[in-house]
Amino acid sequence: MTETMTVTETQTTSAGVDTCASAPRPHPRPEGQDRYTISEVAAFTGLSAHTLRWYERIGLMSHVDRSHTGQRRFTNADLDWLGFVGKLRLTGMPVADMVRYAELLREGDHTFDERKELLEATRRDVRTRIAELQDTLAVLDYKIEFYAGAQRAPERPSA
Amino acid sequence: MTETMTVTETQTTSAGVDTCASAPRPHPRPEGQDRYTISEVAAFTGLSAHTLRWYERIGLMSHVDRSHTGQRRFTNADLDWLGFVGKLRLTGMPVADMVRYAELLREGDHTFDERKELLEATRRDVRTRIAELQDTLAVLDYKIEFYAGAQRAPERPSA
DNA sequence: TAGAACCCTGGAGTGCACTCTAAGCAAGCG
DNA sequence: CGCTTGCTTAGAGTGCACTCCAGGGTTCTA
Repeated sequence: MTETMTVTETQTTSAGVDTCASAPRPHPRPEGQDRYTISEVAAFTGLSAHTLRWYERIGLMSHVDRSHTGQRRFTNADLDWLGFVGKLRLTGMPVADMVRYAELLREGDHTFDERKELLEATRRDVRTRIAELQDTLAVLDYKIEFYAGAQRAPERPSA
Repeated sequence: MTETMTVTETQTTSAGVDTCASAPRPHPRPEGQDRYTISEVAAFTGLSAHTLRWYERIGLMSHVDRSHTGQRRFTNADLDWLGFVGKLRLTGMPVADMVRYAELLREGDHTFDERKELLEATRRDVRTRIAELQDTLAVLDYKIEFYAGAQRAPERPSA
C-alpha cells in the first residue's frame, strides 16, 4: 500500500474560478498521475475511505469520477479540493457550510459574490478564533508560570 | 462517580495551587457578592443552566454549594473556574480532559506535577492550533485575493 | 395566599461528524 | 478455481457535548 513519496508537483492551471487550488502546496501529492483509488486518497489526506464516500454523498465533493466497474477514481483537482476542505475543517466550520460553498461552486458564475462573502466571513471567524486562542495561551502561560514558581518554593518536591 | 469529598468551600489550602484564578479579569463579574443562582451564572457565563448542572454531574465542577432547600449557590471561585473552563473549551480540549484536570485539583498537592504537565501539553496544542489557523488564514487570503482580482477583470466564461 | 417564575432530579433525546456493517461485485494470484 | 483483497451501496451505529423532559419543590411578587 505504500506509495512512492515522489512529489511531482501537479497543479491544475486553469486560469478561472476553478474548484480551488490552494496557494502553496496542499498535500504531499504522490506521482503526477490523475486517477487515484479511494485508499490512496485516504492515505494522502488522512481521511478514511468511509469519510471520503460520505463527503461525496452529502455533496461536499461533486460526483467523483468512476472506473468502468464503478470504482472511484479521484483526480488531482479532487485532492486540491480535499486539501482546502481540510483547512476549513481546522477552522471549525460546520460541514454544512462547506457543502454550501461546494454547491455555490457547482452552481456557477452567478454565485461569485456569495462565495467571496462566505470566504470573507470565514476569514473573520478564523481571525476571531486566533485571537481567542492567543488569549487562552496567555492564561495558560500565566498558570504554568505559577506552577513553575510554586515548584521552586517549599512544597511538593517532585521527582 | 464523584461523591464524598464534600468539602469544596472556597478553596484548598496551599498558598498557591487553588482552583485557578485567571491572570486578569475573567468575566464581567456582577456585584461583590458570593452566592449566585444558576440562572445568574448562566447569564454571566453564556452557558445554559442545563449545561451547568451537567458540568457538576460529570465532575467538571466540584460539588456546588447549596441553599438550605437544595438550590445551587455558585461562588466567585466557581465563576473563576468556569471562566478557565471556557478558555479550555475554546482550545477544543475534550471535556473528559478538563474533568481529569478538575479531578487532579481535587486530589490535592500530590498531583501538582501532573497538572503542570497537562497544562503544558495543552499549551503545545494551542500553539499548534494557532499555527494551523494562521496557515488557513493564508489560504483564505489567497483565495479572497483571487476573487477580488477576478472581479476587477471579469473573464471566466464557462458554466 | 395565590400565581408566576424559578429551581431540583434522573434520564431520555438531539445534532454533528463521522464510523461501521452487511451483502455483494471485481481483480490478482497460486 | 478458489482465495484474498479491495471496492461498491444503503443504512445503522457511535461518541461527544450538550439539551430537553417529566414531575415535582421553592421563591418572589401582587
